[in-house]
Amino acid sequence: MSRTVAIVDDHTLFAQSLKNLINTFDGYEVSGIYKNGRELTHQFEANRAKPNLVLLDIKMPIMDGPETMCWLKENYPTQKVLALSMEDDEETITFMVKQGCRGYLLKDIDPDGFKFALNKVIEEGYFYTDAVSDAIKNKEKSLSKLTKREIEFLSLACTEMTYKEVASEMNLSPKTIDGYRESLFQKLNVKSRTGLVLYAIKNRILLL
Amino acid sequence: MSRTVAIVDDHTLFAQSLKNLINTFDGYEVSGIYKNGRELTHQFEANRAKPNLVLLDIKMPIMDGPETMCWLKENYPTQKVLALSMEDDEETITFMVKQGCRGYLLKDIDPDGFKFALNKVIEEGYFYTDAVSDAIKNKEKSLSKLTKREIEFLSLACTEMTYKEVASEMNLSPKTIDGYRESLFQKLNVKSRTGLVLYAIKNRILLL
DNA sequence: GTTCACAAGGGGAAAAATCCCCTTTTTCTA
DNA sequence: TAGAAAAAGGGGATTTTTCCCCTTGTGAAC
Repeated sequence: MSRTVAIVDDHTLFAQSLKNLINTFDGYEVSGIYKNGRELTHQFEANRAKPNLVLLDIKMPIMDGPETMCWLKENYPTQKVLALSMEDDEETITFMVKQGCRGYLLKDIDPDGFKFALNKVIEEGYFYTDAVSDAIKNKEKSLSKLTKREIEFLSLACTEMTYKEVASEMNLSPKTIDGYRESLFQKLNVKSRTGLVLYAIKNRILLL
Repeated sequence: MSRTVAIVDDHTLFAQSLKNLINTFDGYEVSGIYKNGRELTHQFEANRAKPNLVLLDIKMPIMDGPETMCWLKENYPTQKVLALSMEDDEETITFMVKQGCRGYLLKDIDPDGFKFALNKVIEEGYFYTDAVSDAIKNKEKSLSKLTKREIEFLSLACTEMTYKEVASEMNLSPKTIDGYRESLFQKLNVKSRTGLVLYAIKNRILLL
């Protein structure tokens, strides 16, 4: 009785190659390859047999990993999902885990480690590498030192609005905006508005 | 007589899976898998047999695609190289092509198209998808309206240096810096330094 | 030869950002 | 309960950025 695995990844070369690899694992069989979350949800809605495990890529132009994860949490909350990503993007890892993703793998894992992770998730329910666990901790740390209002200010500071305009947008005095600016400068160890923008982008607080 | 292919990619799961795929192609054989450009250059320097083709991933922490391409251009200019990337990053595509890369594939290519590309590069010397050709044209267009000095200024403007410090760095008068600032504001349709930073990052003139 | 773009630069002023010194009130935590 | 943090704000000064008006010199294209 094979364990079935569905692959959701728009990078066809990788998906097809991965299918070949998984089919060499004893007891595993790839039941389907889908280019995006949309194709997967269509399969689920057609009442086709559910796979034991969904391998879900994060970045896809149409219905990406996080979006698909939300749908699965709402419609098939017991479906086991293992995320695959190129990089340890803290923002996304944290989000996926909160949506019930059972594991998060980086694509630098070797085939043996990969097979081990598949077994873990199917048999025990969860598998996280140390790198991913660390990313979760770092993410919670990096934003936790900023208050809600500070984050709101930071988002607006990363636009071409003058601080006076930002004050108006937030219904505050320019002096308050100056207070937030100073607070962020100290917390983030920057010394200019440009520094704020660069920090926000580097730390994915601002997405472009 | 098999055509040999070397795979350079730090994403082990992908590299191993790709090796399995290529080994199913008649007339092809993977002669080696290397985690980064450094490992590849070591093989070349040890006078091992050169592969017919190098499949080179772009993003690697140690001696990445572009850096490896420079080394190959200088030391083995006739070595055929095919780049593999997740995305059509114009900056990198243009650079790689200038360094003599024979083709640039996105990882969303299917295995048949992939095999076709391998044949093209080995037999005819070159292979580019339409998407990649377009990226090359767009890249030349986006930077072409900026002068060399303006680009230099823009890079420094995207730091926390004051314009006075930038002027000093470029051995110019602050008035000249102001001239460049004004010129970029007009060309890029922005109205502040923040706008410059955001433009540079959105258009990948600045890489973070 | 003429025109335009690029490179480099000037005087001067206004607007925006940064800095330095604070304040009060409310909420949360140890 | 005391203290710290968060939220909101003030007066005032300095620095930096932006803006407005220009300049000269060089090289390339027509």
